Amino acid sequence: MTDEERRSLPLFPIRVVKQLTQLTPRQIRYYEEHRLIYPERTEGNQRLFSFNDVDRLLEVKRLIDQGVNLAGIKEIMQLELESQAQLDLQDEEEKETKRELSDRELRRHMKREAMMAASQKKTSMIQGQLSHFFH
DNA sequence: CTTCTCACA
DNA sequence: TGTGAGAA
Repeated sequence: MTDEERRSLPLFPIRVVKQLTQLTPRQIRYYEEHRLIYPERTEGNQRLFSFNDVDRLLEVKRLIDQGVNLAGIKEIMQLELESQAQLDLQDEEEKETKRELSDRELRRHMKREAMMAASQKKTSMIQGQLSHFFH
């Protein structure tokens, strides 16, 4: 299981999130209504929040305290999503670069092996020529 | 306990 | 932006 999957698991009822964030249940539902969080539901239609949801709520709370309105918070979170996507892309490029480096190292290794083999042949050829002289 | 909706500031 | 009340 990846970290992202772990952070997205629906785990907490609203009463726990309330304690974790110091937000009123009313506010928490209000933020969901305005699509700042996306909690899952139980079979009884009760909200289940993930670590991600709690983190987002804490971020929302922080931004509200700083006087940012909900529209502004959405924009900020959207920007964070995009910059995170950019970081993921850079990660992939880095991995690809490493794969290319590995390939070069492999070729260098193969070249060394080829040269070793060639020098072995030279040696045995010289030995053959020398053995000819010693006849 | 939680859900939703309507009203209200 | 958020609350209170009331019903389920």
